[in-house]
Amino acid sequence: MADSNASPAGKESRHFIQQIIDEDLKSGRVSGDIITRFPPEPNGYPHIGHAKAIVLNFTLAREYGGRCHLRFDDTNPETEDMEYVRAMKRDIRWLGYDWNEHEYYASDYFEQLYDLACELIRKGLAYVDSQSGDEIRATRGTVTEAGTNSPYRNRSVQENLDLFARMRAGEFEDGAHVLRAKIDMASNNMLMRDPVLYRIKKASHYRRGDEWPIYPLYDFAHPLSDAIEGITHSLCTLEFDVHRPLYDWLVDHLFDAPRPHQYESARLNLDYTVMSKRKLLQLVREGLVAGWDDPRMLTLSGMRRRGYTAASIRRFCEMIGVAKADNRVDMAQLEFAVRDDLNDKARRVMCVLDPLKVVLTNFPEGEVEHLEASYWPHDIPKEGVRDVPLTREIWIERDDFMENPPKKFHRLSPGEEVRLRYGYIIKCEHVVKDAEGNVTDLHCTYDPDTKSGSGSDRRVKGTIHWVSASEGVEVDVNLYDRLFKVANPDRVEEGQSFLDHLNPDSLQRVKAVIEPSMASEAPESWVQFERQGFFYLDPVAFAEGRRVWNRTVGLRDSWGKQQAPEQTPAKPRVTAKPQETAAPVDPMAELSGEDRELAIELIALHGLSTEDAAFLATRDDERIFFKEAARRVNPVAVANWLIHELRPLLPSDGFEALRFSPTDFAELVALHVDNTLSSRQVKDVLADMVATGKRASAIVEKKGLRQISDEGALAEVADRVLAAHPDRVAAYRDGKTGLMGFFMGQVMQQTGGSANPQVVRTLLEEKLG
RNA sequence: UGCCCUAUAGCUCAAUUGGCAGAGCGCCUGACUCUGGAUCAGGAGGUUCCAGGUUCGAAUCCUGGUAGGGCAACCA
Repeated sequence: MADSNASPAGKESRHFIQQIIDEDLKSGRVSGDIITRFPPEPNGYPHIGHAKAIVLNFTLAREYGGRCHLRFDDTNPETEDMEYVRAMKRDIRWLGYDWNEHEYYASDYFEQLYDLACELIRKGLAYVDSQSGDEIRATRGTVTEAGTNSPYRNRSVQENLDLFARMRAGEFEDGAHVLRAKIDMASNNMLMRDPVLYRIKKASHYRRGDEWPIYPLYDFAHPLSDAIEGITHSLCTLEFDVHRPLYDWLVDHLFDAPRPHQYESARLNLDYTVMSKRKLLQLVREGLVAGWDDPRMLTLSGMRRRGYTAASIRRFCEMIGVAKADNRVDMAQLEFAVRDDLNDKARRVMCVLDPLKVVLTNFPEGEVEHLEASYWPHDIPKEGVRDVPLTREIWIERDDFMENPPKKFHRLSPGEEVRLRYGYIIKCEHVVKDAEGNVTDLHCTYDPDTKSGSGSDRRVKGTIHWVSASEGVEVDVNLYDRLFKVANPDRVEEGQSFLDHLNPDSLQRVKAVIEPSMASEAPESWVQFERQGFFYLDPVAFAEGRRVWNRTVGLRDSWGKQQAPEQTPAKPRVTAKPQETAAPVDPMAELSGEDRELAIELIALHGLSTEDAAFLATRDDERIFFKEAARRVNPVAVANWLIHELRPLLPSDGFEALRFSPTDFAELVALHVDNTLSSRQVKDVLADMVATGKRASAIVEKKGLRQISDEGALAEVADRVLAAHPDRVAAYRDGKTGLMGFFMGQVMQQTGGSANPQVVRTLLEEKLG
């Protein structure tokens, strides 16, 4: 099993969270164990989206030898229930993960959280607001307008403490007061406009009962629970990114370092399904599916019941990766994961889903021939056989016969031959039809010399599955299709709901005939119906005394695809970009009158490009720095190095915090202008200067930096590089000119970035040309 | 309308931090086959969102745009 994320060099590529952790470990920001957590709210059944988070958190902890906590984020008494806690724990275990003794509940932290809230009040960072919910909402402002301060914002610490204690004592009714953080009602971030930390809610909590009349909100409970548990990396989904400043604010004010940090990644979306708990709940409540564990649901219980393996779900989650871009994963990816896993786990048996009767006219009536059939195909090294009875009358798949077959149809048709899997070659002699012309029976002859495994070398194009009519057993089979008709059911027209996209044919119940060896099969093992797909005996139905086979996933079917390409419409290819190619914008045109004059002056005085001039005209700090430095060295070079190289390296407080002067900067630029240093070297020195504040000359002297422009010396290096990579040289001469970058890179690397690139390029072009 | 996040092959993601744009899935060929499965070999598929700029060299740095997503619960 190849690593799906292996880079060509064979090095495993690491997603951005792994890179952050690597960096944290390297820098010493985190010194002990890496501790992650999976923090579900127990208000619904876990689904494939949870699986992504579970796999992420647990594998990260395992990879770094740390641990992952299971914490129930149960701060809302109205929606939560023990049933969901049980489902969550069961499904995480089923997925193959163990939190050991680290099972926590935010509701166990209520006392600590209460104390922390009091501490916040004592620090003057929180207050009791007695406005109504409506008032609070109305004074929060909008995304474009600032909010206004609550009239209760400046209550004394004493008064706040007193009121909060009485809230906790249950003296007030729901909604009478809330506890709010005192941050900034004018913040661009709505979350920072004095967020509500605690509310009064006289509801019974599924674990704490009526003990607490007040409940902390997510924004308060979550970061502090992380801090209490010593979580190092708190991973959540993208929509929480705006919560991060609040997360940091709370943790910073209430805990000492080391403290947890929050990182956000994209949640999973899958084609042809919905993922939100609200929508899944609606499907269940309205009876549109048979329950949380309906096999069409992508809840873990539904998938398990359908026959998905835990390994395949883990594999899927690892395949899709972790990133910050919104996504919608192709269902084919999930199907691949389960097929790939089941391929060597599922015994092969025969089952006819849509039977058509075949009479073997030269097979003795009443006789049963016992054929020995392996449970495993030739390429899977597993043992095991069963008995498959052959009789005069058998069932074959209706699809496996065509009266007027198209080209390349490798199955049965009048006068043609096909092999019965594990049995004999048969030939279709006669087609029996009813009054309407429908095919009812096929009369065939079999060739007794062609028994499977007998060494007969007769070959036919096709092999089909079949079941004895008298020995086979009738069974119920459920064939599942995608629950929704469209790839993105969340996207709906005005006045519609996602329910309008439901696929009415997502469940097809079939009466099938299965070989007798499967008659008393118990659930919990996976089976492939040959040429059909992977099936799983429904454990729920089984418990009720019924035997129903669920189709987990069909086999890849290149024939069906060829015949009916319309079935799965190819995704519309994105044709020409709708965006028209914009005309180059004149940077001067955007400027105000005053700025324009400044820009014109910069051009006249220093010969800057309009682009650089316009840029500097609108930024005072940069312009002042530039003017100072430009007195000493070529202004165009100063502008380039300042705008493109220095600025990205600037400390967050800007020039203010810079540890060297414009004169120092000019000195550095001069070293490039006079060819003393290569641009690569200048960049290195600049980074050093920003970090240490040392002067360029001192750094250059200490490191002994000097650009190499000597052709003889460089030619030697170039020759060495070319000699070391004859294959690439040949490829280059073959037209793969992109390799120039590779050769350049090699030379630059070997010279430690000191080579004069123009000289090197000319040299290489000569030698390769 | 403000702030934040994002944009690389049809889909999901990489790209050693400025040096050959790759992988898995999907698709197409072929080989093999008593599963039209699996396996093996090969192939097609790219305006790295757009336009400028910096650089010997830009997916990566700078400027300006465009598109998608998120944020105004006393939910999480």
